[in-house]
Amino acid sequence: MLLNLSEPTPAAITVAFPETRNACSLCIQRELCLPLEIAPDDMARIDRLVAARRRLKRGQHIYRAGEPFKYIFVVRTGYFKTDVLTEDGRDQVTGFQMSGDILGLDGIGNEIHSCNAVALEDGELCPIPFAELEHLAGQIHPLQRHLHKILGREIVRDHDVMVLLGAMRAEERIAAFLLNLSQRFASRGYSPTDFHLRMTREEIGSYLGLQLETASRAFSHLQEEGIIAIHIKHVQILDLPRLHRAIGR
Amino acid sequence: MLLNLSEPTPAAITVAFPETRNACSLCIQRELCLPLEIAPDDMARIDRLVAARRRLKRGQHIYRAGEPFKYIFVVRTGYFKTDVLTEDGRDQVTGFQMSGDILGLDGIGNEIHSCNAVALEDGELCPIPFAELEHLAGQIHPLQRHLHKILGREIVRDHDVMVLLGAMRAEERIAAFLLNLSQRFASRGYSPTDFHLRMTREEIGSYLGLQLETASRAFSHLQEEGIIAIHIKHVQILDLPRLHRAIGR
DNA sequence: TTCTTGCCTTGACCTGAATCAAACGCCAAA
DNA sequence: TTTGGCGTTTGATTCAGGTCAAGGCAAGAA
Repeated sequence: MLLNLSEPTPAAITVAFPETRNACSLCIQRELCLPLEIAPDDMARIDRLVAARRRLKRGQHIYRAGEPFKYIFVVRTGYFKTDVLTEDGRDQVTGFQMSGDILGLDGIGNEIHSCNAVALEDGELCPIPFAELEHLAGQIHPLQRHLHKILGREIVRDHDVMVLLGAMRAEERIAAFLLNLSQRFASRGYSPTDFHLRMTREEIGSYLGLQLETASRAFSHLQEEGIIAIHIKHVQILDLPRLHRAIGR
Repeated sequence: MLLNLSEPTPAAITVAFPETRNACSLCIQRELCLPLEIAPDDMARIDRLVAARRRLKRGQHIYRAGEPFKYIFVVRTGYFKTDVLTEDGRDQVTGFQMSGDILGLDGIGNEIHSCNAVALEDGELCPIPFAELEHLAGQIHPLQRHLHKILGREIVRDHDVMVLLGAMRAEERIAAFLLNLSQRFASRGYSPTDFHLRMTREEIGSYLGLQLETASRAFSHLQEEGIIAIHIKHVQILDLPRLHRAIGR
């Protein structure tokens, strides 16, 4: 089973280029973000859409639950999380986002954000005014298709998390989590077997519906089995096939 | 906390009228489904979009995971569920749909369905060819907005389920489930405090990440507390405020 | 009517994860 | 260098929910 806990291929609409002004057409991640069939003229219109990039420091909020929804944000650099805080104080991480991923989709439904989004490390975002994106999508069909796919994949991703939370034991959840990160790093050109976790054990636990101690123990156990090596936030996957098998029990 | 486990207000795009041909403009649920600001001309175009209604018998599949995605379906009558079956035999119900709800959104992301959809009782659906809907949405702006809201709300709904699965104990999950049904019945003009469950304990359990015995015990316990009365599939909510409070522990 | 079948409830017991607690290691500030 | 604090690991214990098992009830078939 290959869980798609988060977009393995970046689903970004666009990201801007640092030196020039915000030019999606020049962006390094362009081919990952936008369908190739977009005509140069249309591309220029998309370029104009993207607002000035926003820099964030570790710990800063991008938006909070309850705030009016205006932008979606493409992650250019850095690492982010989204979480829901319930009235009775429960806190659930709903996702971790890295370069090319999109933040803010939770606001579309009711024009109000339903999550908090926080930077886990310093980073940069490209804000895209959603109303204008919608308008442009009405005129550029491949852009509309693309937007729908982004929303559709988010729904599938959430279903996968539901399976994880509803039907897997602790160690399986951790294995699925690591495999998902592995894929996402791989698709961004980083090592799929050697990477750093940007989130704490508590955040991992919250995302996976586990206590931080349980998450920690699951990591330790996978290490004892020789499947991974983990030291604090540095993870090495030693036996990818066995990590896969750790999910099917 | 009011969990929005599924659309409390029907999010349908359209449903057809039984006697005439498929005419959304005449449908009893029209005002629930489509934004009011749609012009009569546009309305006629939407009417033409909806394919012939499809009748389903209890137990029949609407679509299965892996099948190509072509339609989304508006529930006209009946009761449906969607579930994911993993390679290793795990089965997780991802949602229950009633009149006005939409089936098939799981196919948008990859043009392949990622869930199975099954009728829990006899019912009728209005299939809408998604490619054509997308095309029309490019021309009718309120329709496009509406479509995006449907997708956006589905994402928020899934986040709420994630909170439920990740952070609530068994009895809280059951209470949240009942409250959600209550709201949805209420918004359709049925009693919010007296209704029939259409799904088995096993399906409820699967949706909520519980074993069927645990689900059954939670129902029994809420009954012992005098909060609900339940006999097999017939539920009466006796004390709505206490049922609410049963969630915050 | 009786039989069959599927679904639900309840009890007894077991286990995986939560909880409580202590200690360690790393980093940053003093 | 020391000190303090945060995040992590690990151990001991508890408990919610899973598992196994038995029995009941309702509806449809024979």
